[in-house]
Amino acid sequence: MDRLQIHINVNPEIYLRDPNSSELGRKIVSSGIQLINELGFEKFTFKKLGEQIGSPESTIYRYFENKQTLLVYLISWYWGWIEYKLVFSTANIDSPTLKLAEAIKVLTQPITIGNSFTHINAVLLEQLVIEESVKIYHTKDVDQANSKGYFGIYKRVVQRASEMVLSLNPNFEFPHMLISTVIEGAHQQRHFAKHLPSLTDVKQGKDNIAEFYNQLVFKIIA
Amino acid sequence: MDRLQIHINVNPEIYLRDPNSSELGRKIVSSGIQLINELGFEKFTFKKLGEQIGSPESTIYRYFENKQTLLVYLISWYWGWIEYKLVFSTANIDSPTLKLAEAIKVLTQPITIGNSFTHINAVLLEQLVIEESVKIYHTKDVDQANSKGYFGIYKRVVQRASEMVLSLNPNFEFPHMLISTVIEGAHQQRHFAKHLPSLTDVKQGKDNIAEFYNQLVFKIIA
DNA sequence: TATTATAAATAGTATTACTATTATTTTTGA
DNA sequence: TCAAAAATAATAGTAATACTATTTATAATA
Repeated sequence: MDRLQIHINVNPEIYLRDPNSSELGRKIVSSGIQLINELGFEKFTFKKLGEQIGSPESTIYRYFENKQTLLVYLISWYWGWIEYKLVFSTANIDSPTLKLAEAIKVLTQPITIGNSFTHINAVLLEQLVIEESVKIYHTKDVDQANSKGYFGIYKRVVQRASEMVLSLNPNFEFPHMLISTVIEGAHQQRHFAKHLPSLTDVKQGKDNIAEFYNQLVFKIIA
Repeated sequence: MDRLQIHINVNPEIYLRDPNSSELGRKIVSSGIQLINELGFEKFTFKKLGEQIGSPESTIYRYFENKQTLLVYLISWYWGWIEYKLVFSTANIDSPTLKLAEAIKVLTQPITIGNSFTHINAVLLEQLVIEESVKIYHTKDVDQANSKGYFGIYKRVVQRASEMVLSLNPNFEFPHMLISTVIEGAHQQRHFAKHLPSLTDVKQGKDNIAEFYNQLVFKIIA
């Protein structure tokens, strides 16, 4: 998988100019990931990003309308990447149980290798998603963003995993709630483990988070 | 409960001057809740709040260091109020099962009556918590905020409910993860139900959210 | 009643989140 | 290959934000 030349399709509504279509665009994205991680989204500005990449901020504005849509782009790319992993790694599994178990793994285990085949560092990007992604949903213009299809890939990931839940237990009433709880929960628990450990039960060495959500899924749909 | 004159103790580190100690302070809080709900936290400013209450912004700065700490104050007050409800409503229940079930209710059912005994509208405040509370955890200065004890009440609520889980099943490995997943999940699902319904399974009329998390808790610790 | 605390009024600053304009360089396609 | 078009750089400018500071007026209290 790691040698494959893949391309993640992000909804073109999100950008003004495809950042993947030029060297500068790719620099905006890769340095953007790094700088948002470093400063946090609030302190991150296009001016600072411009300094980092040696371009004026006005140039960055020709790619993204504002820093919020850059964030939406990055997070959307992340979910595209997860969707790809989800489809790829469950494709050849016949048993619905094993299939779902594999899906839960993809959705809850941390990415440990920065993928070598794009300008995007997936480990850093996942860190960014964990710390910042809530900020794209929790705004006054969620509804507008949603109607433009900004969250399309994410919703598709939830839908795919929900279907795996249903194929195991067609009578289960809350597949989408379950999956979105698991996805968001896993990220949140990683954040808590780092900053508010008393809200978790993370022990060093073991990946309790993936284990917990695995148990949770299989016990509730049993 | 609704006639009782209660006082929620918020950590004094959060404010510069106790907003509960003056008419102006209480106006800052009650109008703050209203205005943050109306504008969203990003667009909310002390200047606008000042205009609303007829005071200059500089005056508000004598109560709170900045708008972030006002938000921390409001959310802390909310968890104080939830803790009070949690303790009060489970105090006389002997059965560990019923006790936990009641706790889950308190943590997942929406507040429907604005409490009549303070200047704080609990329904509006819960709305604010659902939409904005992630923003107090997801900052570069979480750790500093945490070390000042800003999240103390919230952590105590999680701790209390976790103990109820353990009293039902002392061998359960992940009580804190379970409770924080339930608390955060319930709020998140209410947000999704409103803005991204395809991530939930909320049907009109029924409170699927409380029902889902109740099932989840009891099945996983069984 | 004098002192002190609190609030109002006002002004000022650096930074942010943009928009606009012009000049320069790069790409492209005829 | 050269002219036209597109992209980028350089620069400037603006309204709003997130404050800080100062001075004056008002209210509480000892």
